[in-house]
This record gives sequence, structure tokens and C-alpha cells, in this order.
Amino acid sequence: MKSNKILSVREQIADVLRSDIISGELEPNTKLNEQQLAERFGTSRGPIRDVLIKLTKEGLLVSKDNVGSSVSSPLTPELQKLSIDIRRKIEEHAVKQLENNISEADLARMDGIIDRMQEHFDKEEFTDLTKTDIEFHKYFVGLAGGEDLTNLWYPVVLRMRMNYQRIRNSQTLVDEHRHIVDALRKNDLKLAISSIRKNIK
Amino acid sequence: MKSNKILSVREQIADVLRSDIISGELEPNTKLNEQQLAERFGTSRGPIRDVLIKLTKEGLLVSKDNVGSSVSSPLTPELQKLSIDIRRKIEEHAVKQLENNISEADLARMDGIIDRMQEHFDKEEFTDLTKTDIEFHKYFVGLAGGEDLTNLWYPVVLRMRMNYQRIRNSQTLVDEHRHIVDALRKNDLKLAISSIRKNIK
DNA sequence: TAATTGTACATTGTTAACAATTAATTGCAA
DNA sequence: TTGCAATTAATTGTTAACAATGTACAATTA
Repeated sequence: MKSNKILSVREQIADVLRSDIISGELEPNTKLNEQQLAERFGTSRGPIRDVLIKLTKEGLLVSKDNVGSSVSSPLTPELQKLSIDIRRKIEEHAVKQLENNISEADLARMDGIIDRMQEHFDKEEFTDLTKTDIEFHKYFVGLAGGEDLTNLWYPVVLRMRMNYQRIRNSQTLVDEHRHIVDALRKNDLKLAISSIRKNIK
Repeated sequence: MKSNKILSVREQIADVLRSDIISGELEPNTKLNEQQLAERFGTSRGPIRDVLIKLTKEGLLVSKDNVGSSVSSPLTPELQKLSIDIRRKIEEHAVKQLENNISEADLARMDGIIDRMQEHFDKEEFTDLTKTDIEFHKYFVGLAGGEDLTNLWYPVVLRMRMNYQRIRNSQTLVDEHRHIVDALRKNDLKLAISSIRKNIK
């Protein structure tokens, strides 16, 4: 059964802006004008402001009182490294929680997400590929640790994915995800962790 | 020169609510009513909503569309442990950045914060003690990694500080902070890191 | 000319009314 | 009484007008 989740207006707007930022369509330091965004999405400024606050807390935007919000600059190499460390820690934790504790339905679901990744890669839809990549990891992180773990994880990933170039170079990316699911399916914890470590860099 | 920072209305409201939640005055699962909060702080619902979104992203509140916001439940022991690991990683990173790279003015500033901690401890003002504790760590994290590192760090700390009982047991807490500053002053990285590790648990 | 003050404009911050949604209550039937 | 449906009340979501703030530029002064 397909879920077709209903999304609130604000969540849809947030999704679009997240894509725009992660894809680089909105470059760092771009100023976001509330009125313009309201017109673009056909709402008033209220919901737009809500979204801007959310994205600011996710690290994608920087806000200054009475001045406005603009797209964040990429992390320094040091902070990028630290973020990778933290992300690994979180996802390794997730994998441990899932050992001997994951259903075939969930594994199938993850297979499905990887299939979509493959499609996007084949069609060279790199922004969608990135989004699906994030969706994959978000899925099993949420499975392992629920909303609390997801909230811990999400900002770290979003921030380090800004201006991320790795993807367009490699089919390897998709394969890496197959390896992760394979390892989970075999309940091979060591293999799962090493697969995660390889994938996150 | 003393800074006397001007805080926006929204930041002041956020500070009060954070205190209420971390102190336990607002218990987990308490529902927050926007209208009531607006009356309490003498504003309209607009700024209140902004704050609720912020605190939700910080992990202190849980929000449900069309239903409202309520205080989060404490983390599970597993997630508490993970949060401690992450927090250590971040603060150890901060200490490394500060080695041979911190001014006497900053060290003095940190001494001052610890003095305030001591006062709060002596007067048994435990909520203020917690706030000052967080202020101390926030100060040197911000010093080391700026806004980006602070944003990474802050939600982790806030979330793990909910229902945190350690403080009221020990003068040790204040001393631990002295040790951290001493180590930084001597540029003794190993000692600084071990001091941090002892303090975060 | 350089620095500073003043003014006009653009943008964000706040408010209060209204719409949409959810939760609670009432009334009715079995 | 219990279960369900319809209605009412309470709460959140959205909007548009207004207030406050910051920015850019022109005018003024030294």
C-alpha cells in the first residue's frame, strides 16, 4: 500500500526551499524576501515566516533581527569533518538498534527507495538523487530511534549536504546503499557499520 | 566594557520558556496554549508562534499540525548516552580549536561565568546554576567554532538537560569548570580534554 | 572632500480579525 | 446505559493592515 502522505502547506514550502538550497539553485548568501516568497507560493507572509524560522534552525539559513534571512555559507572543512563524524555516530547507533530488529517490510521499503535513487541517477536528476539519498537515511534513522533521533540527525545532514559534489561522480553511491540493506537483511552488524562508514564521507 | 546585549522580544520569551522547561517547572507533555502564552507575555500570538517553532526545532517541544505544542518527554537512556557522546565530540573539537588560540580576556570572561555558577550554587538557585552552566559551555563552543558550531551543539545540550538531576548533588560541578579553564590557560590540550570528558556525563 | 545628519524607501515585526481544523458536548436511538 | 451522529466550543492556521526598524541616498556642515 502506498502512503501518499498529506503534507501541510508549510511543510511543502519548506521542502521546496530545502531542495533549492541543497541543489545550489539558491546560492549561499542569497537574501530571501518574505513578500516575494509569499507571492511565489501563493500565501501570505505568515506561513513563510514559519518556514524561514524552521530552515534557520536546520542550519540552511542565517537570520538577523529586523534584516532578514539568507542562505548559509558552506561549512568550513573542520566543521564538515566534525559533521561527518557526528553523522556516522548517529547512523551507526541506528544500525545497532536495528540489528535483529527490522522487518522484511521495512527492508523492502528501503529497496524501493534505492530503486528510485537508481532511476534518478540514470536520468541524471541529481537534485532528486540527493533528496532520495537523504530520504533513505532518514527512513532507517527514524525506524531505529523515532522522532527524537531524527531531530538530532536531520540538521547535521542538511548542513553538510550543502554544496556537496560527490554524487554526480559515481554509480558507486547507489551500490553502497544496496550493501547497507544487504547487511541489515543478513543481520550482519559489522558489515552494516562498515557499509555505513563507507557511504558517509 | 560590559556588553549589555539587547534581546528581541522573541528571544526573551524563548529564554523564559527554555528555563521553565529545563527546570522542570513545565513538565513533559504539558500542552502550551498560544493565547494563554500571548497574554502571559503581553504580546499577540504571532511572536509566540515563532518561539514555539524555535523550541520545537531545539527539541524541547513536540508539535502536531492543527493541535499544538507540548513539552517533550525525556530522552530514552540509549539516546541520552548517544547525546552525551555527540556533545563530547563537539566540545573536544572546540577545545582543540582553542589550543594556543585563546586570549586572556576570554579566559577571564569564563572565570566570571564560573564565579556566577558558584554564587548560584551557594544560594541553592539550581535553575540559574543550570543556565549558567550551559552559558559557560556555549561561550567557549561559540569562541571555537562560531555560530555554525553553536547551532550544531545547542539542541543536543538542551535536549539532554531536560530532567537532569546531577547538579544538586555536588560542588564538584563548579570545580570541574575551573579545571577546564585552568587547562585552557596552560594550553594543556590533553588535560583540557580529560576535564571536559569528566564534566560531561 | 569627508564625515555626519536627516529623510525616504524597503523590509521585517506585530497585531487583530477571520478561516479551518480538531476536540468536546449534546441529543438521540438501540 | 451505551454507542454514534450532529452540533457546539476551543484552538490552531492564515491573512492583511499597521508599526517599528534598518538601509540607502541626499543634504548639510566642517
